[in-house]
This record gives sequence, C-alpha cells and structure tokens, in this order.
Amino acid sequence: MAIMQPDERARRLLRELEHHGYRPTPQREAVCWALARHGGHPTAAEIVEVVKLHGIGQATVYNTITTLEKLGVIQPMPLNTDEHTRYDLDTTPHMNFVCSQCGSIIDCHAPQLDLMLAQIASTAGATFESANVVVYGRCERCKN
Amino acid sequence: MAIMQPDERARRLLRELEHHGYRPTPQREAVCWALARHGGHPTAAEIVEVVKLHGIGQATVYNTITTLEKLGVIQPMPLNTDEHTRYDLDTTPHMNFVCSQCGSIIDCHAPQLDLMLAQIASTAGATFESANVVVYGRCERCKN
DNA sequence: ATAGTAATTAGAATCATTCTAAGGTTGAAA
DNA sequence: TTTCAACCTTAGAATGATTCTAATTACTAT
Repeated sequence: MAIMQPDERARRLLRELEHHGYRPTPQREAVCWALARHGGHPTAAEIVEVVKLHGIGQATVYNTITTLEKLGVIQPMPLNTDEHTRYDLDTTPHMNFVCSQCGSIIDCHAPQLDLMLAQIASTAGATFESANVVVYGRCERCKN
Repeated sequence: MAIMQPDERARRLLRELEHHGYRPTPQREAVCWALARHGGHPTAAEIVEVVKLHGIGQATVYNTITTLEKLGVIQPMPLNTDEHTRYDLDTTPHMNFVCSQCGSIIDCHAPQLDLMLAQIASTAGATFESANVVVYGRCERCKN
C-alpha cells in the first residue's frame, strides 16, 4: 500500500467520526491532526502534549482516541517495552517490528499473514476478527 | 507438544531460577507453584491472591515474576482486553487466540508461524528474537 | 429564543505496578 | 561459633497512566 499523507489520514479519521454521528469539533479535529502528523505510533500522552498548546484538555484527547478506537480506525498496540499504550493508524494487515535495542517500531506489511492467522484460528474452531502481531529483534542499524 | 503437567512446569521454573544463581526460597517455590497450577494465563494479581494465604507479600510475587520474565521462562502477554498483564508459561512458538465475547484465551500452536514472522522481519533487514501474536475473534462456543 | 442533547474540561479518583527502607535469612570464612 | 556481607522478603508509600465526576459550554431543532 502506498504511504498515506498526514492530511489524507487526518481527513480519513474525521470522515469516520462524522460518518458515525460524531460532530467534527475543533478539538476533535486537532486530535486527529496530531495523530496523523505524528508519523509513527503515537501515545495518548504525546498527543496531549501537542494539543494542550491549543488549550485542549487531556480528557478530550482520551475521549477522542477511545472513540476512534471503537470505530476501528486506529488500533491499540500493547507492547512489553512501553508503559504507554501506542496506537497504530494503519489497520491493514501487517506486523509491527520492535527493535529490542533502540525501541524503534517498523510496520511490516505482509498480506499473507492474516490469512495464516485466520487459518490457525479456524483449526481451533474460532473466527478471525483482528490481530495484533509484534515481533521483537534487532533492527538493521542495531544488529551490527 | 504434549501438555506439561503443573508439577513438571513448577519444577522447570524453579530449576531455571537455581540454574541462574537464585535461591529456591519457600516464597519463590510458592509463586512458581501458583503460576504452574493456574492452568491458563495468570496475572500477577491472581498469584498474589493465592500466595498471600501463605503469608507471602505482593512485592515478592512481582519480584519473582519479573525475574522469571528476565530469564525468558515466562512471557508477558499484553492484551487490549485486560488491565492486568497476563503471563504465558508456554514460550514455544504459538499464537494466542482471545475470544472478543467471553474473553477466553486459547493457545494455538503453529510451528510455521515464527518462521514466517522471521522471514517478514528479514525483508526489513531485521533479526528475529521473539514474537507476541494475539488474534481476536469468536471462539467455537461464542460464534453461534 | 429555548429546551434538550452532545462535548469539553479541570481536577479528583483509581488502581496496577514499582520503589523504599527496614528487617530477616543464608552460607562461608575466620 | 561468630561474624559478615550478600541476598531476600515485606509493608506501606509513591508513581503514573488512564478513567471518572461534576460543572460548564456549544450546538441543533423546533
């Protein structure tokens, strides 16, 4: 998949909110923009830092993120390495690689992955809805 | 892999501690037993509940679990659905299926999975150390 | 306008986990 | 046996991310 630009991503988040009857308030807009402009895998606290400069409260950030999460347009990404919950704006099938040395996170796209996970789930008689795949190792820079 | 019996598992945890120079104190023994007898995917709080009946403190439980985690003999299993960290006593390659309705957790063994993840990591120039794969869906009982 | 609902907010509350400081246990050396 | 240092355990305090509360403000439809 092509890389999505920040403004495109922000509009997509807002569109999803409106589509489900949530009003596109200035505060929600600011949170969506901050999420989209982050570039990586933001935490709620990081977004709070950014938008509080515009007078937006912490509760609003948490509310908006929780709403976006319920709509399935962002995904919480629980890691062993971080005390904050990080969010993934990319909800297409992929795995997240986390460097155990420098902590950097890389999205690795792999269309065949979800298929395999769905197959494994079906052998247990279960259905597949979503997945959270995290791989730990050394990134290209740190492995040397 | 055959299912490991609780006493076998407990002895394995203790052996690993001793092997790395940790003394097999009665408290650590109790924690290892409680972990092994839990059967599923215990949280620290659940173990605290069990062993405090024998006068063992919360700090000791957290200390012992952290030690076992560092030795790689148990694995933290961060989930979206639980505010406690659950631990996986099974460190062989497998994925964890979580029923989004009833919350039950099923270990699904899939030897080919880690191989695929390692391959995907290598396409990003990274090395594979460990993985945490969680799949959400409906379990056999809840899907009807 | 005005009523009713949705949204925002500061600050308090919650609660899992970690830290602290004090006391207990162990084992080996003198 | 005595000593000593390192290891262990523990109650309770501290931390800190997230959630809750209660009050205010901003829309929307009539």
